[in-house]
Amino acid sequence: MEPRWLSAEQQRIWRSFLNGVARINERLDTELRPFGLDLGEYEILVHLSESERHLLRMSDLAERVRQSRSRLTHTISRMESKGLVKRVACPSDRRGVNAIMTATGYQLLVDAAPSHVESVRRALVDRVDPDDFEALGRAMEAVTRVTD
Amino acid sequence: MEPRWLSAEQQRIWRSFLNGVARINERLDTELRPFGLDLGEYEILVHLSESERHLLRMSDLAERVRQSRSRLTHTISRMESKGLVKRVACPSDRRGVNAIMTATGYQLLVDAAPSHVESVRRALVDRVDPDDFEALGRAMEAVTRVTD
DNA sequence: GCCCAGTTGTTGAAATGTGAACTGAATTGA
DNA sequence: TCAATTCAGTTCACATTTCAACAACTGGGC
Repeated sequence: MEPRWLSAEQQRIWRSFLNGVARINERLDTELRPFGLDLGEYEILVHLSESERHLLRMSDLAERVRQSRSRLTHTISRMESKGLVKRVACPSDRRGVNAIMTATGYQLLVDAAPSHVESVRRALVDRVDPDDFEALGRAMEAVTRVTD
Repeated sequence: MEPRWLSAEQQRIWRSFLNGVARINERLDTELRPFGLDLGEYEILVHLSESERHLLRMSDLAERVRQSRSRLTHTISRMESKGLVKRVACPSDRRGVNAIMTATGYQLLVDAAPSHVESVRRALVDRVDPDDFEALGRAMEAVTRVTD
């Protein structure tokens, strides 16, 4: 089958996308480093903080932060040894494990959040024309939408 | 200083962005795997193939593919042992090293490219409204633009 | 009850990535 | 000229991620 190559314009945009994403991640990670967090850990804290009783099943959390189960196991172990989360057995399913955010973890999130939001603004939100930012949202929703 | 939180809408878009990027990378990587490549290696091959005599200085290449110099050293070593690239001393600057694509490397790129382009289409280009795709380009250019 | 395919989470080793030294070469400028 | 600085690339030590294997458990179907 004849490949449907990208047009020059499509290719330009695709490369901008790769560059932009890399730029954003780089910034977010360096600006979280002073708090001893990376973006993956930060997102874990966010999702826990938004859950009932600051608690989520491992596999549920894994899906929300888009980490493999194995990766999450390691990440949570590290965060546990830093005192940011704890593991407790899940009462309803004896296979299950709940990750709970500790008070220390919550406080770290509270401390880091303002700086992080500022990073997201400086790296992306405040740089982009509002209409284009809306379009970016629609584009990324289309990407995530299940169709196949 | 009072943090400038994101609006609910901005936050929604920001999270779509994180999800979308993850989704795209995941797909590209799994669809390159049959060729024994990941996106980082693929991009190295692309940039070499677009250069004069299929050759680039290490630090130049590092910048183009957004890898740290250290990381590129490792990546190129791996690719060298797979026979995809070679290292040769740079004649004009004795500190320098050129990475050159081998015939094997070029052939692998030729083989992988149609599948990869198809992945980029299925994951992003063909899913997004053309106007939104244009806007995505402008947004990512704004992100990359040096201003600070 | 018993089977068994599927799920959950962990493990440990191998692969990959990171950031700080470090080596040798080029450049600067007094 | 030559010491000081910067630069290119690698190396080292370590952190993180991936992958395949595994043990424990669940929820049907029979």
